[in-house]
Amino acid sequence: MPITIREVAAEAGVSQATAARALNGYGSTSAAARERVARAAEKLGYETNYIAQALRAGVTRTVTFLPGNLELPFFATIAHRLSDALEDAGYLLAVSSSYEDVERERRIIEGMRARMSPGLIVASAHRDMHEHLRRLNESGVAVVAIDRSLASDGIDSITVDNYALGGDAARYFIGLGHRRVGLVFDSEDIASSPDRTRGAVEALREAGCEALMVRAGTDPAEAESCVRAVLAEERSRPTALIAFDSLMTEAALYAVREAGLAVPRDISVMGVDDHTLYRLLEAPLTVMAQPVDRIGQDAAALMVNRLSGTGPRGVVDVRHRAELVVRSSTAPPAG
Amino acid sequence: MPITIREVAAEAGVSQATAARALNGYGSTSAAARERVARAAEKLGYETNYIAQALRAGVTRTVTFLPGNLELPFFATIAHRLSDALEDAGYLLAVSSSYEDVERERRIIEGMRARMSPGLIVASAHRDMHEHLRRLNESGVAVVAIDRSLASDGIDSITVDNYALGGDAARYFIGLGHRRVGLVFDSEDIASSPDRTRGAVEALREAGCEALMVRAGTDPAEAESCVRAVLAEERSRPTALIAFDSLMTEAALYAVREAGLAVPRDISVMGVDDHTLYRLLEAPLTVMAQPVDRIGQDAAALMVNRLSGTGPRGVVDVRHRAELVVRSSTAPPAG
DNA sequence: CTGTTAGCGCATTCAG
DNA sequence: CTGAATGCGCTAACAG
Repeated sequence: MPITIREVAAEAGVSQATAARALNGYGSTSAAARERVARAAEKLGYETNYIAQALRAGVTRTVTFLPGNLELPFFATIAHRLSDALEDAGYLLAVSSSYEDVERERRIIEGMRARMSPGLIVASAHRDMHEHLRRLNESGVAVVAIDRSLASDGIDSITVDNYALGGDAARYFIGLGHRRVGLVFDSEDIASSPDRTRGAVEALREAGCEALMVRAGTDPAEAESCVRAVLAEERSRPTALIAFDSLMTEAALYAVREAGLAVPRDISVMGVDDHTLYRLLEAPLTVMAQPVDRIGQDAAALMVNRLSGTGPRGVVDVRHRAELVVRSSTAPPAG
Repeated sequence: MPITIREVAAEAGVSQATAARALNGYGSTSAAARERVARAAEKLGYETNYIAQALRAGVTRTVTFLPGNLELPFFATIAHRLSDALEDAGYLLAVSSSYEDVERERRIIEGMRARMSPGLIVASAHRDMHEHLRRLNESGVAVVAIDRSLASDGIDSITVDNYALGGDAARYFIGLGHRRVGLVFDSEDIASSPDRTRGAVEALREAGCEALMVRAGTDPAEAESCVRAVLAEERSRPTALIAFDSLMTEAALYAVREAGLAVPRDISVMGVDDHTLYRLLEAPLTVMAQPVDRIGQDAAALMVNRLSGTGPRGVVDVRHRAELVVRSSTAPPAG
């Protein structure tokens, strides 16, 4: 049984209220009282009961993180950064994956209210179903979006400029001389995909190049076969592939290998999101690297600011730029 | 402002106690009352306040997960499985990394008490400093160890037989004809390392082979240079390397490449823990694969059992077997 | 079957 | 400067 503030008060020979004041440093207490309370607390090993505090305050010190899938390196890294930074500020991180399912997302958010979590950091699951997030935000819960900006819904966002990312990736291939580029993405419904592909498509179109849309879904095996299908016919085969997240990257790489194609001789491949293993691949992978650590830290800092009321006035909408990291998986087209 | 049970009671025209009974299905209530309460709750959008419930009950429905480092794929995957399975049972997962630092581990555990978390799933940071875990467990918090068994401390454990893992790995190389094998591990102080290396060392010794201990630390760059040092002199160079976790695996791979060695021609490399990208490496990597999903699921299931009091009597100590997955990074030695 | 009542541990208001 | 008293939302013991 944990020690309560009452026991501390008794031990110190003061009232419970005085003990509380002394312990939390508000109101006014005599130095002597503070001293005795501190000593008593120390002696008994008193610890604040956050639950009782939360019930009284109406909020806990737990921030919720709702990624698409915690297993993806991008989200795992973000979670890691968040957990760290939030802990330093006295918050705990609770994590739950949405699996890109809006219903699940809604349920989890409902749960937040019951758990009195005052803040949510979310990679919104769906392209445009975020009424629930907007409402949550307006109801006073601090919401910070990552991966995809929800600034237009009045929600603070720390993201990468996904449109620019797509454009930069495409332009790199255009500069290399590619005329037909395959764009591998999971689904138009998911968060960042539409912006990325749109950026690429427009850049390609502008340069008079062809964009092959490869909607590959979120299942790895299925994704691989989708890409394989595009690679099947030699005549219409793209000379370059852009995979818009780490799952798609692996799918593309596997499909290319299965098709017996050499990278970058037969086909160039670019991924999004870097990984320490990419440099060790048969063809070290060229990627558009998102500043993952940065995003995590920024999101955490912003959240802490919002929760402590020290944040900026308006809606924050930081858009970092993804960085092109050229390695050996990309080259001018063969023909 | 959320709806309270009192408002529901008022709306339904019953007392608050009756509303509670109807809502939670305990005690006895008339069908009519239940019906009206349910309707009222529905109408007002009532949701249980878990915090109030927790204060009353003395525990929350939040399980704490304390991995060495959430960023590592092994732990990220476990976290993912845990989060999933626990949610289904009505629990939330709170995550915090120990960074293999016992002090940090202790602090986080202290925090649990204040947060009334009734369960801890932990990859214990230190080889033998786990008095705090034992005490926590004895004080009534359900503790489940992963990665390294703490069964001898009376703590339920779901792990892999790390001793066997090391032995199996070594024996595979012995069978291939290797006589000098480098064992790359982070630190003797950390959780699973000693068991794994011990298993390998004993197997090697038994076969009259030489074990080169490479204590590489937890910093990637430093780890790489430690391995490089061992590779420097050709005469004493091992013909095979076993890297005992994913960080060590990358360090070994990088070091080998930097040293200008070809895998497996000049040196064989085996990793521990599988990864989807390993099949795409220049030399697809042979590994000892831990059943990660299985560990996560088992740990979650056991935790739920313990928390609901339906668990087995004694201390659970499940030791899964790691599986050897042979790919192309291992071969008989050249000479 | 149901209402009344008393806390869970804490922060805070109101007297003193 | 300090103590007594109140209530956050909920559960459970106790009457009725």
